[in-house]
Amino acid sequence: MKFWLLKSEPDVFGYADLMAAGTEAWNGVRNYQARNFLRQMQVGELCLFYHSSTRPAGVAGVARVVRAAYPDDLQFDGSSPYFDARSKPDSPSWSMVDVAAVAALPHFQTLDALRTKPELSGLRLLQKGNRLSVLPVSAEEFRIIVEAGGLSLDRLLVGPGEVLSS
DNA sequence: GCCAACGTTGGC
DNA sequence: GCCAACGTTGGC
Repeated sequence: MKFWLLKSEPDVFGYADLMAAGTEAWNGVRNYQARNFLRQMQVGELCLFYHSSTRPAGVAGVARVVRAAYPDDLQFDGSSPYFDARSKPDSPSWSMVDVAAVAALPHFQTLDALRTKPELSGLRLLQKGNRLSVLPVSAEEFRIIVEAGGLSLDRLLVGPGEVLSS
């Protein structure tokens, strides 16, 4: 079981939008390292949903992977900003996963708050120059963040596929 | 709006 | 393969 962090700009698609949608295709990732992480994701794994390019930036909620990596259809859509003319249908360059809302953090975890915790000093999100939109998070880091946010990791881990309310 | 960090592109 | 130019990300 691995844990992840997904970045999104809330002005474009925030955690509230994921809750409203229920499930969403996580498409448009156009960075090879991030793509490789997407391809490692397995159904049932949990993700922190991080709001970037906003004030304050921080973790807003938890999502679950509900479909493993499959070809991102936008790469073949000439009208999409994510179109990639070099990608071939028989060997797609880019992948997406489907994620579902699990629970909003009762207490939004700001970037500043994350930075003050010594146990999170290894968190990739906090490393200098980090720009990846999909990142791995250790189990312990994940636990610290969701519990600081007011959720129980043990409760999140029971009943995969089930949407919990806080 | 600024700017540091970093990925990608393309000429050579 | 090198590397300068350029575009993007994202915090502030």
